[in-house]
Amino acid sequence: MFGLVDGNNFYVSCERVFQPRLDGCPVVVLSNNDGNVVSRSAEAKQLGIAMGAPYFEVRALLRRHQGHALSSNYALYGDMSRRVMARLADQAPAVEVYSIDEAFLDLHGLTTYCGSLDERARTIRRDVLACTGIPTCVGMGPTKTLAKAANRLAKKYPELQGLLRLDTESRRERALRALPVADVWGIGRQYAQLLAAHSIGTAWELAGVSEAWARKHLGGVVGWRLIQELRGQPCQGLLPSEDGTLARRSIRCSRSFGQRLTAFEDLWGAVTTYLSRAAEKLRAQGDQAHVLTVFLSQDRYDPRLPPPHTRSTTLTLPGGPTSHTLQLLAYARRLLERLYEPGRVYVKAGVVLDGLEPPGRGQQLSLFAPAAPALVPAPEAGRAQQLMRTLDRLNRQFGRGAVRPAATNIPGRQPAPWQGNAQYRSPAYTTRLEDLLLVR
DNA sequence: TCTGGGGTCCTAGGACCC
DNA sequence: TCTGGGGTCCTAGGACCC
Repeated sequence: MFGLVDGNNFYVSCERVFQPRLDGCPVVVLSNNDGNVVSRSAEAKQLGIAMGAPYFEVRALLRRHQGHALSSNYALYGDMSRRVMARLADQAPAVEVYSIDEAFLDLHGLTTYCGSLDERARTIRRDVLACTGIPTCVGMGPTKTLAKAANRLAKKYPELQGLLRLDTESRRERALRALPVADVWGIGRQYAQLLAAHSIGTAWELAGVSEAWARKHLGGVVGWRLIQELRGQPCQGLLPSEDGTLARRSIRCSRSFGQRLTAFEDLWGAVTTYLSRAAEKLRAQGDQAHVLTVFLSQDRYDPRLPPPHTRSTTLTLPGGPTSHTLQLLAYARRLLERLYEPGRVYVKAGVVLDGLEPPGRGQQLSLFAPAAPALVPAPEAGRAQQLMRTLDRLNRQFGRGAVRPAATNIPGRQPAPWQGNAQYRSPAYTTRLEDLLLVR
């Protein structure tokens, strides 16, 4: 049996822990650059504010109802998430951290020692709320997909008191009949539209399609698995997370700019900033990357620009895997030169690190080793590695970006031209001493 | 005027191999 | 006029998730 625990309106709930004045009124949290709504309080949902709505479209409505909009504060949400996950790790034999606000639990055998599963789930909710201030819902089922479905319904119907267990045939049928197909885990906009055209409106009807049909229309083996899981046949196990963190298979850092950019050196400053951050994350998880991608995006809302709006270019690093910022930057510069076209107007850039593996494992030595491009001397060895360790330590101690590549600093341009907006940012209450909440 | 960021998995086409 | 079959790897892009 799987459990799925999910924080209610997670970002808004995090903000409310430290700002009780936000209780009871419509509150939204905005994406980077204060662009879109990414978290809504129940009151904001009631006003009809949609997930992902552009802020400029809902600003007036929110103001009319004495609502609040906040910039996203990932330092706060990340730390609150860590606290929630630590509570869950105490309550179940195995936990898979699935996202910043969600975790799958292994509930196998818990009934024997701890009363009924429902009692157990109630205890978990009470404990998380008491220790972190975050309200949650719990869904339970024999597959991950059914646990997700149960969680969705527990959120939707208050009379369930934040809790639903789908462990019998009749409960499964009742639940799936009540669940719109668009709310099924794995069904997005495109598939929901296609299913509607075939008169499939509920999860129950979706569970009834043939395996061949699912394979044909819902992404091959992915669709087949989805149907199996809805019927109660598990196709995915629990992937336990070590120490509450997730080892990533890829690391990405990208941002929309605060203004449109056309100059190469401005774009290079942005790419340098993002790649420095990505490499820092890479080293923090103890890996090296073998594949590097750089991408540039133009305005996808401009009707004069035909798609694709994003162009990317990828390189398998000829010198082998590395986690060295300066070496990665040397490659990234080449990729950006390949991508950049003078005269184009760019709104966003980003980098992706793939092919992650721990250092020293199965590395292929170049046949032409001495002639390999020596972009940075002795990449992972000795002094270079020490340099990165020292860089990371200084930035931990003195704040992100205290020591950084010179390309991220464009003389006479403060703030940097790619810097986004975050007008309504709350303090980092739990991770910056200066931001500690004062109670008088 | 203003439209996010960071992940996963899968597929398709081309280059190249035997 | 006719022009193999079966692989892998690389790159780019598209679906989905929160």
